[in-house]
Amino acid sequence: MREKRPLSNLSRRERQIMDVLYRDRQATAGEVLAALPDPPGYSAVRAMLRVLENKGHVRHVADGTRYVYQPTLPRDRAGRPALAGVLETFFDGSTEKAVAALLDLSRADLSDDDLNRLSNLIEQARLEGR
Amino acid sequence: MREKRPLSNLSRRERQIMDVLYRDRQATAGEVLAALPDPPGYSAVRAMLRVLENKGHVRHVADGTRYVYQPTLPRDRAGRPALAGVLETFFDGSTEKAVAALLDLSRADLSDDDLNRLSNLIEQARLEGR
DNA sequence: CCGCACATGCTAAATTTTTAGCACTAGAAT
DNA sequence: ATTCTAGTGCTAAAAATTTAGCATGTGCGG
Repeated sequence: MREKRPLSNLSRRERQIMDVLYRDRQATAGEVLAALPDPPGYSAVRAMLRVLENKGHVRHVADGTRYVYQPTLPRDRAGRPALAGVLETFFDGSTEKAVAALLDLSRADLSDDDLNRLSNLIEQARLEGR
Repeated sequence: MREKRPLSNLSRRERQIMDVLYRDRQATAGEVLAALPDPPGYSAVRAMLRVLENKGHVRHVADGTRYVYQPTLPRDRAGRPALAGVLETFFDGSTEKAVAALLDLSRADLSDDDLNRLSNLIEQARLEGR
């Protein structure tokens, strides 16, 4: 049962931190700390970031005197597999079930325009598919 | 940063095992083992299952002499939050972006009928939304 | 110039996760 | 009845994670 996707090999904290970095695109140690559930100490976060950097999941750029961290694997290339995983695990790989759940999640927030755009996406797929 | 979703508090192996259980609905220790990436020993899996059971994430029913494990939190109630998490983390909470990615993932496998069903889902949402 | 305030680097310890091994039980087959 | 197979329970050790603490460096205001 091979698992190339490296994200699934992360420990709990590592994953939480990566989630923050993907959500916010980038963050300093302090920002990560602030976004973390049951936040540990500040040094702990920095240590984790260093670990993640060694493993190659994260890189930092200096911003003045401090470090801003960001994921090495770009967001799009990480998001797809993540979505695919959920699809597999919870929705039998069925796009329809997943879309239904998505619509249900955000039904309240969807304007008519939003729905139109969604329809267009499907039309698009129809065209490209033939 | 509260995190009620208990799934995100799992360790690496625990998460992998829960994924298997959700994907296959239920499984014995041996089946879990077979489905696991870099499989550990058999006892290890049984031990993890016991841990998960103590934490309340899993329950077992006896099938003859052996145990069949299944998640306590039913699939639907686990799938939604998982999807919501990916949505938040990788797609800015944008349903549209997520649907686009989904379509892209499975474009090849989608028949015209499938696409029609998807359109219907959106129509449905339109109706219920007003 | 001195001392905060706020960063980082590093190391070692605490805790949690993960694993293997041994002891035991039930059922089937010879 | 005995042995073999296929399960389980439990415990303790190994490995990995997660954390805190101390040393250090830089910029800035007084």
